[in-house]
Amino acid sequence: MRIGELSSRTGISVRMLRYYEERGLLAPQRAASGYRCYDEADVDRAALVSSLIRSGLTTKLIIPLLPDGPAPAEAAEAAEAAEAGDGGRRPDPELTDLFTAELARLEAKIACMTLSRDAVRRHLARLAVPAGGA
Amino acid sequence: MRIGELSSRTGISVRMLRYYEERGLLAPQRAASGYRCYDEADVDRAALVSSLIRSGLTTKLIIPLLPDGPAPAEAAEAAEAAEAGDGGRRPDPELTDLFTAELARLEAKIACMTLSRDAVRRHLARLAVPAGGA
DNA sequence: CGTGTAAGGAATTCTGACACG
DNA sequence: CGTGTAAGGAATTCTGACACG
Repeated sequence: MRIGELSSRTGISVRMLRYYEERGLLAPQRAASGYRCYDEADVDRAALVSSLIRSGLTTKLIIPLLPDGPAPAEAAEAAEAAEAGDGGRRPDPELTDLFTAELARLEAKIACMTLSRDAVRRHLARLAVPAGGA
Repeated sequence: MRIGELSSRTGISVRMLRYYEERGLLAPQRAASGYRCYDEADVDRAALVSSLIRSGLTTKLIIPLLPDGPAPAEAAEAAEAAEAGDGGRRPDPELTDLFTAELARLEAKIACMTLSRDAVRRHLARLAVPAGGA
């Protein structure tokens, strides 16, 4: 499918879909016309990326998070860079720290919002059944 | 306690504590000197307000959410306004809608961040135990 | 950094019409 | 009838840039 369809199916703006590609998060085929061609797997992948971005993750952190690894173009670059140093997959302690910090940030935020959600829920329940209160 | 102590105990800036008061979310006593005097209950109340604000709720929405109702000063104003109309507690359908929308927003955001948190957790686990992967 | 927008051009698709065998 | 084609407009997409918080 082309970018417009992916956009309406995912609710992600065309602008952002292009941005994801620029950052190596998505790598659609190209038609002879130059138009991007996305497949079904890209629908899920784009939705996941969007969710991660809305959660506050940066694209740099998202790349290694994606299930099938970085998008082809980026994978090639990464492989090149890796060959320059060693050939294997070393965890990169700096990145690990970033993920650890991110996890803590997400957990704190979720806790905060869960508390708020419960407060709003309780209030709505109170409004609906004004039995016990003053 | 005075504002500095409350601030360090809650991690909320002095600026924000004064703001909460300005918006009717907190109503500390005043010493003869004019200094604000908070009691123990204000520690929890301030923390709750802070959590709600960090979750994106507006102060207008937070006021009716607080367990003991609006802070004294605001309560007086509200009572006045209520007397002008009727004497009872009517739910105010508009506000109810706002809360319903807020609940939906919070639930969506929590779902989004929970998904992201899980992705980060999985990734960290993968980094720690690179047994099964490629 | 993530996102919107205005700009100008290129490729695509649409419809209704005409032509052909 | 099924099919190709030229015509004109509308919708879509492309890239690179600027703006914003």
